[in-house]
This record gives sequence, C-alpha cells and structure tokens, in this order.
Amino acid sequence: MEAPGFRFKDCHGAGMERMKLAFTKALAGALPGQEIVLERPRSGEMGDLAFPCFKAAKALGQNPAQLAKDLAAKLAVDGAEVVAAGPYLNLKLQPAVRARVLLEALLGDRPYGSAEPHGETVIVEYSSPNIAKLFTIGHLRSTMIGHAQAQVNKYLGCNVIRLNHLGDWGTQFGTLLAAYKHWAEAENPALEQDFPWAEEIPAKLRSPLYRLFQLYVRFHAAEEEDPALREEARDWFRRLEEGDPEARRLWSWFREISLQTFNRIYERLGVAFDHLEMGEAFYQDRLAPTLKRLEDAGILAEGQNGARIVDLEDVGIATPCLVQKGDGASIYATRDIAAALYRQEAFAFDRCIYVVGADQILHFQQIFAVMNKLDPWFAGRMIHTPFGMVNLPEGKMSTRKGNVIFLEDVLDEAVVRVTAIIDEKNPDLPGKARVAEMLGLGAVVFFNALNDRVKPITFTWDRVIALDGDTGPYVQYAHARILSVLRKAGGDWAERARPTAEPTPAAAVVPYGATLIPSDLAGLEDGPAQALLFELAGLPDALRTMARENMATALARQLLAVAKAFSGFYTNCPILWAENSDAVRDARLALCVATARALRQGLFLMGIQAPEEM
RNA sequence: GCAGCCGUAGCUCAGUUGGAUAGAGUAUUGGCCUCCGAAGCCAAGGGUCGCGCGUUCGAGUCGCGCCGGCUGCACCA
Repeated sequence: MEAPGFRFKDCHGAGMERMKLAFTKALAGALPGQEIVLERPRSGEMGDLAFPCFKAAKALGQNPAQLAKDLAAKLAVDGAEVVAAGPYLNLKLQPAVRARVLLEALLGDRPYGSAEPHGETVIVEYSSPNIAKLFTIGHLRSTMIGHAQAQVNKYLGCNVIRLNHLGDWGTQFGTLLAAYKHWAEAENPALEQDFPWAEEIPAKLRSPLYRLFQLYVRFHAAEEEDPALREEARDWFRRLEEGDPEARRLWSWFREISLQTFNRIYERLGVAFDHLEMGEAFYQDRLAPTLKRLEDAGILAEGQNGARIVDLEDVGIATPCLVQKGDGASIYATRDIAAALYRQEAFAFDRCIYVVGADQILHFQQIFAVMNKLDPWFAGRMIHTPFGMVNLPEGKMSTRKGNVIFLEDVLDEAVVRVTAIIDEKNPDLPGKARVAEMLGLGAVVFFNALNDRVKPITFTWDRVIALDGDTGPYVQYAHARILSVLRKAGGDWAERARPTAEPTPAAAVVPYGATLIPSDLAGLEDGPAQALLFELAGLPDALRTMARENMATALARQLLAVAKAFSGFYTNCPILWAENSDAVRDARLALCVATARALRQGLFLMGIQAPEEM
C-alpha cells in the first residue's frame, strides 16, 4: 500500500543488494514463471535471505520442504551457501563475505541505507501548537514523530518541506482576546512577569505565556457560569477576522509571546522547520477564494443556521464538512482546505503528511474527501498520520481544566534522574550537564517512538523516563562503550567514529569520512560478530518500514537489536587484545566503528544525540 | 445509535504484502566485575494471541458475528 511515487531504490547496502540479486536470479532460473519474494530470516543463524517455498511448491504440485531440499541441491551462489530449512530455502553468506559486504556498505561513501535524491517532494506538517497554550507531554508526540518522518524521508532521498501549522487563528483566539479584555487589561496590561503570582505557581513557569495560559483557563471556567461569554469570544474572533486594529494588535503580540517559548523548546529538542510563518493565520486572505472555489465546483451547500457545508454522504461520510460558520467566520476546516490548495500550488507535493492526533481522524477524512472532490490530483497524496493521546492514570489531560503534564517538566525530570545516575557511576564525567541533557531527552524521545504511534499512552513518570532495558540510553550506552574502546585503541580509531561536522537539525545525514576496510576480516567470523553484522544488515529495511508506516518503531527496535548484538560481541570477543593478532584487532575495531556510526545515525534520525561518554 | 481504532506473558509492548518452535523489556528467582564501561551480560519460570465461526496447504495477521476498552459524530482545534 505505497503512496504514489513512493520509491526508495537501493535502500540496502550496495553489497547485500548484489547478493540478493544473485539469489533471486538463481531462483528465477530454477523456477521459471514463479514470483520470487525474499524475506529476512528471524535470526542470522538461519541465513541472510530466505525464500519461502510454499507458493512455488503449490504451483508445481510439490511438497514445500521437498522443493526446498531439491533447490538447495541444485542452486549455487558465489560466496554463499544455499541451505534448505524445512519449507524455506535460505541463503547463508560465508562469514568472511558477510563481513566484507556489510562493512563496505556501512563504511562506504554513501550513508548506510540512504538513497540518492529522486525528486519526490514530501511535506510533513507537525507539532502545530496553539498560541497561548503551553507545550504538554502530548505535544512531544506530534513534534518528534513528525521530525523523525521528515528526517527519514530526507535520508531516503525525498525533497522534504517541514511545516508547522501553528494554531494562531480561530475562535480560541477570540476567547483569549475576550479574556484579556475582561481581566488582564485592567490588572496587568503588559502581562508582566513580575505580576503577583500565586504561591503555587513555580518560578520557572512565571512567564507572559503562562499568563496567557491562565487567562485561557480562567475564561473557560467563567464560561461555565456565564454562557454569554462564549458569544463574546466568537465576536472577538469575528472582529479579528474582519481586521479590527485592536484585535490585530493583540493577536500579533500574543503570537510573539508564544513563539518565543516554542522556539526555545524546538531548539532544545533539535527540531527545526522550513516555514514557521505558515500557520493558520497565514491563510486568512485565502479563505474567501477557497470558499469561492468550493462554490464554483458546485459542492458548497447551505447548512443549519446559515452555515455553509460540503456534503460528504456520497463518499460514505455521514457528517458534512462545515466550512463557514453561521456568523460568517471561518473554521479550521476552511483553513486546512486553503492550506492544501496553497501547498499544491507552492510545492506541487507528492505526499503531504499530517502528524496530528487520532482524535482528528474524522476531520482529516472530511478534508481529504473535500480535496478529492475539488481536484482528483489530491487523491492518494494526502496522508494523515494519527497518534494516540497521552492520558493520565486518572483520565484525560485537559488544558482547559489545568490538569496537564508540561513537556519541559518531563524533560527536566528526566535530566535530573540521569544526573543522579551519573553522579553515582561517573561523577567526574566531563560535560556532565550536556551529557545528562542528551540522555534524559534521549529516554523520553525514544520512548515516544518505541511503540505503535496510534495507541494511546498512559503517562507515568517511571514509564516515560525509563532508563533501563529497551530505552534510548541503552542504545546510547552501546555507542559510548564503543567510543571508549576506540579511544583506547589509539591511532585514529576514535576519529573514524566521529562525524566530520556537527549534524544540523535540518540535515538528515550525520557526516562521516570514508574509512579503509581491513583486508583481513577473519576476526569477524565468530558467532557474536556475525550476529552483530546480521542486525546491522537489518537497518536499511527498518528505515524503509519507518518511511512506509510513518513511524519510527521499526528503527527504534532495530537500533535496540544492534545495541544488544553489540553487547554480545563486546562480551564474547576481545577487541583490543584480540588473540594477540593485529589483523583480528583491526577487523573488530572496524566493526566497532561501523556500529557506532550506524547507531549514531539512527538515533539522529529520531532526533536523539549520542554522547561519546556517559 | 453510527463510524473508526485497540484487546498478545503479572505489567508495558513488538510481531516485516498470511509462513520457520509467538518475541522483547519490566517484574520475580539464580548466576557474572584481579581483564576493552555492571546504565551491562547469561539463565529460569511465565501464553487458550478477548470469544466463536469462516477463508486457506497454513491465521496473532484476512472476513463475518459477539464481548470488552478508547476515540469521533457541523458553527473549538
């Protein structure tokens, strides 16, 4: 089920691709007319590539196990063994060949598993916080899922455009204006930071943005008592949309206050956007033309109370898409439609990925249906990547009610916990604060990516900031251990595992220089080394799955598998004093370099940094 | 009520177009630091893959029906 134009050629390392081709050719020769589909075996001990014989056996009227046996006797591939294992025919590279093929791919000129640019344009819309609200743990989901998707698509050769559909327009803005007029203007017109804060508000939260947030919460509480306030809010938004100078002035100011905080968080997370100005407000002067376009297409209809809608019953969606409110003001659907039209014109995208919560599935079904009615060009190009909400054990988080977990609190707590461990295990660590930051954020960000994004998460501190087991720090630990060995190896070994330049948020590639591969790889023929090579071989597939499924789960799990396999290698195969043999030592060090690079690159795609020491 | 998503080990979860003996982590129990980092490694126990029927050579995976949970169902986003 790949989207149009979804083509990641040669995602494998070059050498492995060659072996795959040779195996496929041999099979095709022996089984004319049969489709040859290869799989990756469960474990490296079974082999590198597997051909399930079920289908071919059925077509030939044979027993699959017998067919596998017959084929094994008949086929030969250079550098590999063809073995039957029950109903499977496996290609098992000779250990030395396996090592060479993979090291060439891992240490070659092209980033491992990447693809050459191929001209496909992908828009990723993510993060998209609302003005005047604080970043909660929930915002981390859209932000980091989207960031990782942008990264992997870029790594796989797409032209990526990162958009932040800032929630800087809409009725909730009316509530903010109304609330400000009601209370703040008299009490604290400048939203000063030195406003007399309530005792229970922690000092670090005392900011102009937090004042806005308080106004928002206060308004919704007051609204319960006095429904007239709701009308007032709508009216303010209508005035804003009509260009009322006072409304515009406050809008601009509130937006600025919010962006200052948002940018601080993005910088901390290492996230960057190509267009931060293209929020909802950006499309305000395109709303009227958008409605006109809907009208010209003959799909605009009258709804209740003078509202205007697009009926979608003919495409199986019972709820019509509301595009203009009864009072004439716009609504978010209008702005999403206008945005899609604008993006078509400005970027001619092949795919537009919306990283937005699962509670908006219907909304995007509606938008996509409207776009398809407007122009069939949109069919298949619009992709909603929903993710499950973050809930508290006692129920849903609610910004309005004020029972939320703030993202910065989670990140800070993670760093505190990591710092405590460093103080215990490695108190003299240079750059302690910087490393703690990488590890703390690594734990939280990795956890966010580990599981199927569509499933809701019940927030508990211990789960979200777990530091043992299948976690970011586990992968980071493997990386740090490798660098430690490489430093001890002397020469330029450690240098080979260091990027030639600091990777930037907008670049998907961690730049590494080309490095020589030892001519003698006999030191990598042991089981644990081979097992590590097998897991490294799984990374290109994981990247491809990550791009296809729009989530980093596959990559996160493959990185864990690589880190775990490295532990096995490290425990069982001496590296620095390997059998008193320079050749064995060099081969194992080369594998260490390859592993460190792969881990660091993989983590970077997820938005996680890997320290040299921890 | 209608629609969508989710039910896999005590807990949290993976499971690659349907395919090899259903796997990790955590927790529990027991081992491993005179040697490259113990944030680690090894081992053990732990399963009716919610229930039933069907399709198939083959179902955790596909279809239908139940049961349970979550989400959504026009003037918030």
